[in-house]
Order: sequence, then structure tokens, then C-alpha cells
Amino acid sequence: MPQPPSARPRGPKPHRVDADQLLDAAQEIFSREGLRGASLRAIAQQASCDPALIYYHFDSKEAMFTALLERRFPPLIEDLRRVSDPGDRRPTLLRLWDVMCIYHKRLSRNPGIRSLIRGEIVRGTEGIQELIQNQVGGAALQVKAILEQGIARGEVRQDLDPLLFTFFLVKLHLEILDVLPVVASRLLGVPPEAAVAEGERAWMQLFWRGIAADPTAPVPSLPDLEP
Amino acid sequence: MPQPPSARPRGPKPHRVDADQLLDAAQEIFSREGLRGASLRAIAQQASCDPALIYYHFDSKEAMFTALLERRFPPLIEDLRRVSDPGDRRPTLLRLWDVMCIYHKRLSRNPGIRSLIRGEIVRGTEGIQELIQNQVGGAALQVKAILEQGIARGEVRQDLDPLLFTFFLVKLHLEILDVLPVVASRLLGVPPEAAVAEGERAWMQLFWRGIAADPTAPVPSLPDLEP
DNA sequence: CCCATGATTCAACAACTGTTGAATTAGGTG
DNA sequence: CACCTAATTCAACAGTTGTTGAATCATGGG
Repeated sequence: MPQPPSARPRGPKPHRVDADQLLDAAQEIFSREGLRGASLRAIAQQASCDPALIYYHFDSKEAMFTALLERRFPPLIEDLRRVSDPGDRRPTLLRLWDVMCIYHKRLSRNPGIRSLIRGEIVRGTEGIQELIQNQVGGAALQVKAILEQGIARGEVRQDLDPLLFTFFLVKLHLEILDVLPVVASRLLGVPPEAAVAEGERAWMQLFWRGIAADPTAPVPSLPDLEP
Repeated sequence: MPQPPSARPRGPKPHRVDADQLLDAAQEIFSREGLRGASLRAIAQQASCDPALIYYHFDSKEAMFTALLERRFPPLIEDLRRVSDPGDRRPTLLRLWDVMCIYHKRLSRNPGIRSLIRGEIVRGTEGIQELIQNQVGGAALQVKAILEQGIARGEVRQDLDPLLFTFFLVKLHLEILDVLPVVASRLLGVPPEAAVAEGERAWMQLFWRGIAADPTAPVPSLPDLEP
């Protein structure tokens, strides 16, 4: 019977679209629109394929999100593991600064993925919350170890809770990456890039001044960001 | 002709649903689901009325959100204005602690409204971003004034940017309200209420130790939260 | 050459979305 | 009492959403 001429013929395309490319597209759209706001049709369009193809590679929209996390966090945790090694005898301040550099390197692109994670922590569904807790919590444990070693070496105040202050360090750093650029460029007229760099350094100095065993000791200069 | 028996008759109900009650319902749903995820039908159900009634009181879904902000922020700004009055000669630390108490009082209920605002700052639409910048920025200016007065009085370090450190103070405080309860109860097994109270106090002490002109001076004890 | 398999698309489903116009009614006014 | 207006609902609209089953095609193995 008369098959009306379809735009693209079915079957395999010359340029295959594999799961990884789909995740790239998903990250792009998830970042802009959030988990709820991102439509599979938009993701498919970004990957230039049909929405149905997503279901060939993934079980559902949520499964795609978890795959996204599982692709992104292990490298970050691996980086952190190196810095948190007890053999590293450098000053605690420099090691913490390394932590911020790592977060910067691994998460500073992909803006929306961070607020996405944050949103899912606060009001996410059960299954996803658990997954995030594992990945994000895994990264946090490395930072906590550095703080504990700093306490043991007498460089960090003994009266503070390492886990709570890990939360302080990481959480505000992520806010600097996420919110500060927007606020700074609107409120201060500062270009976003500069605001982030300046903010990260100022935050590290404040934080260190707050947790150092000797707050009057001069703060060694911190190397520049960016690798 | 035969009108099938409708469940509720039309016309005015015994208990009127005014704009304020609709905003209550909207806040509840917006908080849980986000601006995008909240459906007008869910809001209407929460207010136990018909979705169409929303359009009798408001022009659109967005207009309801802006009305929500305009109801919530002016009182907070008014509270802050009292503390930021230059006539207040109390130690800067106590005034900053007052700021945190005010934020706690005005924003600690309504969990989602905060992350909602945050989300709209980061990836919100143009018009809404502007509105938020006005309301949130207005509150920030009061805090900035306190820091500047602290610098002038020699209580706060002179080498720091008041606006940037206002961002630090407020932003992390909001993260304590939003994220810490969830993380703490899952990671530490601490009840959310306790985690927030302890976190706010610890954060204020760290912040003060970081910005104080004399970081070795003993930190006066902070009164308890909650009014 | 035939066939199986893997990759891709089409078309449709049912559910839900923001929004609107008309219909309905209660309460107040003359 | 009759009428007007404000408040409320109904029913439908056009669009979008996640998801699925069947159809199609390219490729490589036997």
C-alpha cells in the first residue's frame, strides 16, 4: 500500500547514537530544565534521534538520571581519594584548597547538574535520594578525613565536628559555583568568571581563619585555580 | 433539558475562598513540587475549590508566584531594617546573630519556598528573576549595612568586601535550613530540628571567627533561637 | 544469497497541563 | 419581590508529557 514518504528512513543511522551520547544530551537538558522540566522529546532532539530510542538504551527517565550520576561521581571521588591520603603531609589548608580545586574542575561546567542534585536531595523521590546520598556522601567522607587528619596534626581546632564542617565547606562552595555568578553579575556588575574565582579564594580564607588552631598565623598564599 | 446532577452546586460557597487562602495553598504545593511541577489543579484541590477560580483572583500561574513573594518578603525586610539601624550599638556579632534569628523566624517554615527561590535565581525566567533580585536583594542590603557599620566600628576586618560576605552569611544559612536537616538525619541520625539549631550556632561562630578584627577575642555566648 | 539481530523510527495511547468562555447561583440592593 | 453583581463551577480547548508496540532498515554471519 502507499507508504507516505517519511522524512528519515527507519533502521540504523549512519552515525550511531549510543548511550553515552544520549547521556550527554540528557545532561545538557536536565541542567537547563531540571529533572521534572526536561522532556524526553527535548533530550532526543538534542541528541538528534527519536524519543523512543531512549527506551532502547534506558529503562525510564529516572534510570537515565541515575546513569548520569554514576558516570560523573566516581572520577570525582577518585580525585578526592588521592588528596585525602594520610601520606600527604602538606599543610591542611593547601589540601583543603586542593579539594575546592577538584570540585571546581569536576563540577564547574555542568551548572544545572548541581542544583539538580540539590533539588533532588531536598524534595526528591525516595530511590533517587538514596542514590545521591551514596554518591555525594562518598565524596564528603574524603573531605571529612582531611579535616580529621588536620585535627590530629594540631593544625585544626579540636572542638569542631568534622562532618558538620565538611558540610559547611562543600555546601557554600557549591553555592559559590551556582548562585554567586548570577547574583554577582546582576548586583555587582562583576563578570561571572571573576566573581567565582575571587569568591572561592575569599571563602577558603574565611573558612581557614575560622577552623585553624591558631587563627593569628599568617595564611599562606593559595595557588591559582584552573588546571 | 436534563441537567445531570452535579456534585457541588455552582455559585458562591458557604466558606469563601479568597486570594489569601489560595496563596496559602499555592505555597504548600509550590513548596513540595516546585514552580514547574506544581499544577493548578493540585493547588485548587488543596484550597478545595475549582482550578478556574484561580483565574478569578490571579492573572496566571506566574502572577500567583509573584504575589507569593510580595506577601512574604516585606515583613522580613522590615524586621531586618530594625536591626540594621545605625543607632543599634550592640556588638556586631549579636546583631548578625539577630539576622540569622530573623531569617529563621520568617523562612524556616515554608521549606520549599526557599529552594524554589533559589532555583528561579539560577535558571529562572527573566521577569521572575528581576522580581526576586529586588526582594532578596533588598533583604541583603540590610545585612550589608550591619557589616559596614561593624567595619567602621573596628569590630570587623577592614580588608573584606561587605557584599560578598553578606552572600556568604546568608547563603550558607539558607543551606543549613534547607539541606542540613535532610543530610543530617540520613547521614548522622540526628533529628532535623537539633541539626539546624546546632548548625546555625556553629556556623555563626565560624563566620565570626573569620571576619572578626580580633579573632582571638572570646566569642560571647549566643542566645537561643526561636521566639 | 538468506536470515537473524541490533538499531532506529512511526504513530498512537492515556494522562496531565495552563487557560478560557459560558453557565450557574448566593447575597445584597432597590 | 425583582434585579445586579460577585463568586464559583463546568466543560472543553489545544498542547505536552512518559511510554509502548509494531514496523522498518542496515549490517554481518552462515
